Amino acid sequence: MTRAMTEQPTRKTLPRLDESLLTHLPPFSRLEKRQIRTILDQASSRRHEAGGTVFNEGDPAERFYMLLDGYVRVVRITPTGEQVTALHIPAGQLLGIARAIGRETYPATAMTATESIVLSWPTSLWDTFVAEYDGFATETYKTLGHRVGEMNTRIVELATQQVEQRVANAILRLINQTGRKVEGGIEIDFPITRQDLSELTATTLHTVSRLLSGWEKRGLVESKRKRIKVCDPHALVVLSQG
Amino acid sequence: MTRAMTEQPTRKTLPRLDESLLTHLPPFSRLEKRQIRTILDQASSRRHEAGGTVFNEGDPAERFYMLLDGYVRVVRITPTGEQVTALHIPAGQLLGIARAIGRETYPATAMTATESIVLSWPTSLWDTFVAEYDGFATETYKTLGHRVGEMNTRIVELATQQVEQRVANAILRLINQTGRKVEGGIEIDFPITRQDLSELTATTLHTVSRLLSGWEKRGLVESKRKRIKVCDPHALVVLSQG
DNA sequence: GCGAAATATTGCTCTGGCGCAAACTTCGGG
DNA sequence: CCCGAAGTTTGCGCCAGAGCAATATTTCGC
Repeated sequence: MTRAMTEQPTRKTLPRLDESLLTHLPPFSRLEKRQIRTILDQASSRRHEAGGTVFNEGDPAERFYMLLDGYVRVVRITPTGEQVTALHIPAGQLLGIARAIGRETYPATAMTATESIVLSWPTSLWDTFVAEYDGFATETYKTLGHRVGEMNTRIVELATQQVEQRVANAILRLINQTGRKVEGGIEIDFPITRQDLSELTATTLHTVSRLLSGWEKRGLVESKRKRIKVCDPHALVVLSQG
Repeated sequence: MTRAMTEQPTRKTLPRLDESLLTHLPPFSRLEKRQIRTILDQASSRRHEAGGTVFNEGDPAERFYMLLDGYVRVVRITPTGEQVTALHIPAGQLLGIARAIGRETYPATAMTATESIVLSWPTSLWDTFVAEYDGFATETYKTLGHRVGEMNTRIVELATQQVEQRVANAILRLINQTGRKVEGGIEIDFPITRQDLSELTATTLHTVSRLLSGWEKRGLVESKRKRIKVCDPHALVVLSQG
């Protein structure tokens, strides 16, 4: 597979996608190789820069997506321009599945938090997938259920917890979803700014900064620009219950 | 079918349910009379007092429900005992459809806001309904989609709006869903306390009371115990945008 | 290596709305 | 009709955290 070095990544079907990309992912795990081949042949693949947009709130839901690599933030933008992050989606999950819940448009905007690779299919194929592929519907509805649960938790947190607890919780959740063990702790393995964190917890970047500074003095975390490492997860859990 | 007059309302199949109860409700609207008969014969019906519990958060999802009459509040209870209302469900909608999103337990508690009548079926019938009845799946996923949308809105509101705007929004939403035209305005047609409203908007009953008092002085609303009438909806909309 | 842009830190002030407390009103039951 | 419970109103003090502002640090393009 030798290729030229100048690889301006293309939008559509790259070299040729390997079946192994999908075989271990829940929505497809019960399928045969042959079926996965068919699915892949219908897919488009695309690379996004960090901070890129996969789809926009309100757009007609023409495609649905599978995040192969990277992280995606699902955000809503208020009339006054503030952003609120509703959800974080790690690699291996479907997104933009408006069709599954009977919507014609995307209910939120999906932005990449890191460089990411997504597959996508036209929404018209959705019904085929559901009908033809065993376990596809069940599994996608499970992730949907999971996301509903997360949103619920989010609502309860916003309604009842203090800022410090919310931020602690948010960091713990990110660590659980996407934590990477490193020297002296666990790190969130994608770049995240104070601003991002504040949009996730409904506060200001100033307050997040103050909290992190405080925690760092107490040895709970270490953080550089866009990087957060948790040194004492347990203490953070204690804080988050407060 | 003569019966004694002392009718401690029964839990199970009452006299005999009429097909017309379901024919005009979305999940069943595409079905034939014969099919609806079958569905009704499998249903249990039950009346709940205002403030009763239909099902509890965490319980195994053994049944799913159709609210025939009344209003239901879907609430979550925090470890510290505070209640947060996640959703209001008006008559004519399904609830407790954990199964649809691959859950084994109910994610929240459903309490009746008024005296209510619910039908219910064992969860084991869910798959049958989905498979046999045309439009059932589609329609239920639509309501699911709608609820996801509402939850999203709720998150954004909690994250960005002031208490006054949130309360105004909540009242407007209740008016839209369940408003009843009355002399001099529109009234929320079920009893709702300041406390309820505060759980819906993540504030305290005191603050809600103060706001309502203020609005009443300005002629926007009138409210007695457990009753709220909106006299000037437009002004409330203006407020809610803030 | 330099300048500009992005990101982060920190001090100070000000306020929305919570917590607490007390009184008042409405309702329903006996 | 009276009493107690449930619901509501209102005053007052306080503080978490937002807003504002100025400065420091890191990164990156040229």
